[in-house]
This record gives sequence, structure tokens and C-alpha cells, in this order.
Amino acid sequence: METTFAILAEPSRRAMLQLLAASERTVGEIERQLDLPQPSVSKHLRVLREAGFVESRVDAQRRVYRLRPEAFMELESWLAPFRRFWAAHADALERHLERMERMERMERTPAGRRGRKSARPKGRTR
Amino acid sequence: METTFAILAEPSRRAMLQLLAASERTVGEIERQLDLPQPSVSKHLRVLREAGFVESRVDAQRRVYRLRPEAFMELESWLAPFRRFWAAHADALERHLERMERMERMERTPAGRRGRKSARPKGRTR
DNA sequence: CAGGCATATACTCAAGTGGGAATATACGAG
DNA sequence: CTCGTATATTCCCACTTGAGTATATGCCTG
Repeated sequence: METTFAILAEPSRRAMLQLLAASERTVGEIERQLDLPQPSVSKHLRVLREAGFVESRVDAQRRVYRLRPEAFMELESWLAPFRRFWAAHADALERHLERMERMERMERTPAGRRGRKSARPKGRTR
Repeated sequence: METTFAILAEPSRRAMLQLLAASERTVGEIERQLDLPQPSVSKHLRVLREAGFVESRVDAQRRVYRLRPEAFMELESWLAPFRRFWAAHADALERHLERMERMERMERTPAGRRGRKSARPKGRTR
């Protein structure tokens, strides 16, 4: 596992993050609240920790885990370009620019293509 | 594969979405621009399509793929609760509320625990 | 110092999944 | 009808990863 998204692909891990979003928690608390085997919790926490989503503080024999907002920034910034999308969805200007971009791309398109245009009903098809 | 996050865990799929964020594209265009084998492109597009991230329109033998903003909403809404976090990070009130929440939780905590109290400035992680 | 709790790690195993190659299907052109 | 192009699908394999079980480590209490 590596990327931010791969890490969040795990349902248990997402659940843990949501728990921690409310407040910091010890491993045992997470274990009970999510009803997961303790080794699982530790393992997932390790992944989250190494990815920078959480950090842990030692309190005697317990480890108190807490959220680290920074890691979420990556998600946020990845999502940003798409946000422009559902905002200006029915925007005519958008459509126009998009069309321009597409035509421009077709200009420098590879070899023997081009000429797919219109005029569908020519001879008999099927 | 199932969940939104699992789908975005794939680098190629994210790349494809970013391409489509700029404008709609045919399979062949994606294939060339990302330099991926055609079967891979089709397979990933299928996953994205079935998950509602994209939709396809038929243009003769080509399929033109286009983004579908709705699917991103889920991401957006999952991320929302955490946004409150990096916004009010150094906020004292937050800290206070958090502490209260934690103490309250300790009240109704299971059996033989309790009695971890004072300042124990121990180690950190990371 | 012994015993117990809280957490982490090691190991094995089965399942999901991406990649590659080959092939199938759909359509348009001559 | 036949060929070439565009895309989808199938099959197989290697690899990653989460679950489960057992065990190790650290720290507190009596």
C-alpha cells in the first residue's frame, strides 16, 4: 500500500479516521467501538501512521491516537480540479471552451483518422 | 472492487479521470495520452463507468467518454467532516470541547480501567 | 519480582485484482 | 462481402493485502 487513496480504500481505516475525527482515542477504545480484533486495529493504525494520517502519543501502556489534518490536504487538492466541474455544469462558457479544446486536440491527432463527420444515412446499413 | 475509494486507488484510473476533467475523450485518445495498452484502458473505463464516474456516448466505432460529476459527491461528503479539522486546528475552543467529549466517554468506559490521570510528558511518535 | 494489561509484530493463508496476450464484436469503407 | 479500425471481453498468472492466530514487548500494580 502506498498512495493516499489506497490507504482510504480500507473500510476499517476510514471508520477509524471518522472516530478520530470526533476525538483522540486509545487503541483499546477503537478496538471496542469498531469491534475489530486488536491486531487488526494495530496494523491499520500503523498504516495510517506511516501515511501521516494519524500520530500517537504514549500514555503509560496505552497509545493515544490523534488525527493529523495535513494528510487530508492531498485528497482535498486532488479533488479540487473536479470541483470546478459540478459547479459550472450547465455553464455555456464551459461547454464552449471544452469544445475548443477538443478541436485543437484533433488537429494534432495521429495518422489516418479524420473524416468522421456526419451524413449517417448513406446507403443501406444492415 | 466496490467502494469509491477503492476505485480511485488505481493510479491509471485517477489519471484517466484527470484527463476527462479537461474534456471528453475517446478510448483511443486516452490510450495514447496515457500510453496504456488498450485492453487496460477499456477495463478501467468499465470500472469507472459502473461506479458512475464516467459515461460513454457512441460516435460511430468510437466511444466518447465523459465525466459524471455526481460520483465525486461521495468523496466530497466523506471529506467534509474532516475539513472542520484543519480549519480550526489551533482553536482553543476546539481543544476544550474535545477534552470534554473525551472525559464523558471515559465515564461509561468498561471494567477495570480508570486511574490514568496526571501529566505524563512521555515520548512522541514521529 | 510476578502477574496482568495494552499494544505491536510475525507468520500463514486465501481472495481480490491489475497486467498481458489473444480474441471477439461492432462499424465503416471500398 | 471483405478488410481495417475501434473497443470490449476472456483467460491466466503473479502479487498484494487483510484476516486470524500466536507471540513478543513494554509498563503498571501489588
